[in-house]
Amino acid sequence: MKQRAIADEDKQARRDSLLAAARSLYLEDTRQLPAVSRIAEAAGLAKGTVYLYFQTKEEIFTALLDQEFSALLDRLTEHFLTASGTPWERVNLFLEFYAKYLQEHPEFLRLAAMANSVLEQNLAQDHVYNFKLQLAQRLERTGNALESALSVLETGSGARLMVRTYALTLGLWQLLDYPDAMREVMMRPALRLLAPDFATELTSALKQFWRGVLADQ
Amino acid sequence: MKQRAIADEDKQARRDSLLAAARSLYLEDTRQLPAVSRIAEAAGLAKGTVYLYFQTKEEIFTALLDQEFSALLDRLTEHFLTASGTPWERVNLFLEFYAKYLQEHPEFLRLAAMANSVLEQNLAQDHVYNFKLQLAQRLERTGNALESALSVLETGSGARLMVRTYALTLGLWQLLDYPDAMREVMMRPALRLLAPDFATELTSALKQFWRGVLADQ
Amino acid sequence: MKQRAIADEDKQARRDSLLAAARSLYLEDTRQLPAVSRIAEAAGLAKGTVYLYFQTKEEIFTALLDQEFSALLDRLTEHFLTASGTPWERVNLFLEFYAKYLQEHPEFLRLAAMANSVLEQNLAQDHVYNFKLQLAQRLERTGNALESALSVLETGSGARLMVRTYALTLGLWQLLDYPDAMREVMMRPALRLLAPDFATELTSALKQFWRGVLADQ
Amino acid sequence: MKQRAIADEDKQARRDSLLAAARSLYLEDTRQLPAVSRIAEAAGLAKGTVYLYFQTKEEIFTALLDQEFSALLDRLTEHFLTASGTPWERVNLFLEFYAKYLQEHPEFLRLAAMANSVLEQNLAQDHVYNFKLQLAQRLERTGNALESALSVLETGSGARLMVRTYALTLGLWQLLDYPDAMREVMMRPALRLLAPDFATELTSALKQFWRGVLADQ
DNA sequence: TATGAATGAGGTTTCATTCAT
DNA sequence: TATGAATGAAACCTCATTCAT
Repeated sequence: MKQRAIADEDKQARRDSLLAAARSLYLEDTRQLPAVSRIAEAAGLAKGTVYLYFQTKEEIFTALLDQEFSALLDRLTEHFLTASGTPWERVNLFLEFYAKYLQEHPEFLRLAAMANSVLEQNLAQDHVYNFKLQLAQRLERTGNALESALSVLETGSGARLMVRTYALTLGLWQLLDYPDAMREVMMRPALRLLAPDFATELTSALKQFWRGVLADQ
Repeated sequence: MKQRAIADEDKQARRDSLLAAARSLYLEDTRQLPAVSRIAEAAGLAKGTVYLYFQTKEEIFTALLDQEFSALLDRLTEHFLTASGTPWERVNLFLEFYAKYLQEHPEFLRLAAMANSVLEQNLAQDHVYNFKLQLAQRLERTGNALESALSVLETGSGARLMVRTYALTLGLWQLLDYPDAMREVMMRPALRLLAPDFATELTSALKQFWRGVLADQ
Repeated sequence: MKQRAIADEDKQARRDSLLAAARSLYLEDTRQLPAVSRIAEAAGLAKGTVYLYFQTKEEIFTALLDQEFSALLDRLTEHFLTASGTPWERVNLFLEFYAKYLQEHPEFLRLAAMANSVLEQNLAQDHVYNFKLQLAQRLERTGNALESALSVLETGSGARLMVRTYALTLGLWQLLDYPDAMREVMMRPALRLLAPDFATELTSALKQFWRGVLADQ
Repeated sequence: MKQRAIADEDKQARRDSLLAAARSLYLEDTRQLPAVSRIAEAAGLAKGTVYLYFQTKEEIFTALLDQEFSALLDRLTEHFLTASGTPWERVNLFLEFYAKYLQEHPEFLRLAAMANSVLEQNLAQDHVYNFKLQLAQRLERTGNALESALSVLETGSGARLMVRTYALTLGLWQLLDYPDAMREVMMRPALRLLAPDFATELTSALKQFWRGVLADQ
């Protein structure tokens, strides 16, 4: 039996180790959430113990997604704060940075794609609320940085642009993603439309969108 | 309905009645796919019979989604073919029509949001392929109609614009959707960003995107 | 649709073609009875049609086993009627002939091993009775031939000796038989006892038994 | 019985209680294996729990048969170790003891008759191997005791004699067994050959066989 | 707090048998 | 007679969650 985590910091550490185990297992196969028993095992704990730290399995992955969102939006905020050049140059730099980040963190969009359909499904309202609140606040913050970076934006519109940018990203991902095993079959000409390189297509689509944004102002 | 579906048309009718039962049950609670046994029961058939028509539960809902896509894209194609006015007027009419359609078919986006994360998971590669192929072909067709409607588009770009339009729609929906039970809590100011009226926000975002598209040409 | 079998001889022919199909499929994998649908398919008929000729699946294979018994016992009877030499020589010749026959008809004992545990289980009493009756009559006949061949036997004991000989055969088969896939593992020394060559062990065991029989007289 | 079987001995007890439930249900109707759900119910457990202790239904009954074999062969070993008299007297005592035991445990041979045809069919090779290994080892042990009891046997021949004795038993049982419902019909003279009292016929046949064995030495 | 046995729902699968056509 | 769609029972299986220890 594992040593009991009694102090708050011990509990937090145990929670973190469960999240780390979950992330690690999820990365092995991002097509499905790993079983709780495997997460427990990977963390060196018993299955029941997981439920002392998370109320449901989905809560684990929502917490994970929350971490990922936090990391991404922090990076973007930071990026915006150091941007320079004309608005369009800044947009281009941002989109490059963004696409590169997503490419380096393939787990993010896969997990995010489950947020609405899988994760929020078996989650207490409370947790859905908290998750959305965190996300909204982070988007606001990043939106503000975006506004500073692109002085042409109307006050208050930055966060909404972040929402739309992310929405387009998420939707494109879901349309264009396919399992590795289908790589070959996706090469057929008839599927050209749904099989372009994600990063390329994303950048192209977002540029088109941002052209509209800047035209708005 | 015949007791035994022997003619091909009877079989198709039976298949459709299973899809109708599945749709009806799904609408009762769009947060999860209904059990196969309930679908069978709702269609007045034995569980085993369902598996004569569909290999897995996911196949049922993929077929349903396929129907929904078909209906939507047929309507859009039709709409494009009768459009008139300046390009921007035509875009506005299209977006209004589109947003209205989605509002009247709330099951569509909920189901579509599962396509990547839930439905394709337990589906033979074959079926995923066929589903994607159908979708691609329909998008091509609608894209062509779009090109005719908006003479300013480059040849071949219509389908890609459809993909991006749909992607933005799907992503926005996932970010803005929440269970009915959370309506009250979503009204809090801190969540304003993630709780606007979907149709309004969708129209606004798509207009912004299409502004970019037209600016491109 | 197949031509209807109306004349009795047509019906018998159809029944025989089903038996032939069943035998052929059974030989492909003697570890389990083939599905009725496969038998029907192999005979070029529909599944339901099989049930016009046999009441249950087991009835098919009982009929098959009946054929096999008939063939075996006819051969043995014939063999006994032409035997010569001392009683012990005749026994040895018989056992050699018998073991060789079984080796050349591996389906027989596999099917026979199912008679009690599988076939009779789902069979109308009527059919079990008829099957047993046929078997008993054939054993009597062969037993009589055996008595003629071995003049030393008491009148009436031939059939019982046939029963016992067959019982020892059947039991040995079940103890020593194993799936092909286990061949390698059965070679381990610890399993030597249950993995000798069946024909060799059968001959040895039956000689021992028949030594007792002749000692009795 | 504890509510949760945590200690190894509790687990063994639970496993045994499942086996007891299986045996009890099997005795109600030895023509077929009871459903797993009924076994679970009879043991006061959920169906899923059964699968914590056994991987398949067949494994349950193989384990049961293993127990039965163990009990029988232990009793025989014990019997041999206390035998006295001339070899032939010892054989007679053994056969009486053996026939009586089988008569008192009617489930044994019914279950044993399924070993080859039903039980091993849906069993992992591993389990078949283990079952055979156990059986072989027990037969060796009993065979050794038999050699001690009958000093006239060649060293190493005891286990093989046990195999043959058991084979004759199993085969005879399958030929002579019939469902209770057929008792009346089996009385008809034409079936005399296949309807003698099993215990009597077994003893007679085995005596004949053992006469041959002793003649061999 | 920690454990892991127990639960139980439900998806998947197979197939002998029935029965409307 | 012939068909094959429909049935329904059960095995098989997985796994999130609960709860006695």
